[in-house]
Amino acid sequence: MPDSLRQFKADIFQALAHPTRIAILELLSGGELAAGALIEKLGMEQANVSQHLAVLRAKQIVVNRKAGNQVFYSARDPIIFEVLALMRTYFHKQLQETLGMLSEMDAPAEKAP
Amino acid sequence: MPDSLRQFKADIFQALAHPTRIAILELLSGGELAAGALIEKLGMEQANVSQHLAVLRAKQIVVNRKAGNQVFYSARDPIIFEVLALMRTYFHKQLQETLGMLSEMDAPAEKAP
DNA sequence: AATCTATATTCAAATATTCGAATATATTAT
DNA sequence: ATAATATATTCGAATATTTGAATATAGATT
Repeated sequence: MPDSLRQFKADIFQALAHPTRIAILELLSGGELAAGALIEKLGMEQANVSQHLAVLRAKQIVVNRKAGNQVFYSARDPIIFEVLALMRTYFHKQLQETLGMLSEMDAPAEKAP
Repeated sequence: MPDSLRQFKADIFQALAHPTRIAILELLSGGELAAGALIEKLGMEQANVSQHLAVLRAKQIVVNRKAGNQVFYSARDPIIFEVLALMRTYFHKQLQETLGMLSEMDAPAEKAP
């Protein structure tokens, strides 16, 4: 695989690597939202949200549409939501494994029945 | 969604957000490999690769197995390869769109003259 | 035109990441 | 015990990211 593709992937992952930006994308999974709506739902500083939106825009993960006073954001490609959904599965599997390990620590050894 | 889950996802994405670490995972998609094999195939500094492996280990994306002199690495959960595969799809779609836009720029205007 | 509203950008400080160089550790071989 | 091999860690410099504060812009309203 060409290194440019790896760099591209790394850039996308980097853009996703912040809880606020993940929250933004989750909010957008229901459809487009105005920047103001995002700010309100996130309960964060306007400037801060705007900066995170800029990161997502720079990587073309979201696109925006101006309507008068407002700017509406939406995911450029819904496939990004699939990536997030896969991550949720990943998290749950890992959580289960961890819980399993914990319960094994309680129980007496019972390997190979 | 709880913020802890978002932080977890962000952490995983952060760990994936480097071309070298993506290359490592791609190499591991064929099965486990010794650190030395990774270093050789990547053609990078030993210390550098080791540091990237430490990042992947810290996030439990890879696990390792010591065998005598060597340390063998493998992906903890192959679902991570699905994430990478989805990213490949994402890339291709975006590339196609970009190419489409470029060819439209060549062609004579055909939208609202 | 003055002002209000919604959003974006700039700046600087704090923090985190990346890298190469040097060093440390653990296992095997002599 | 010494040396060789495989891998990991530490350190410091360079670079990038994140944040809040302040400021800028663009469209709407008066």
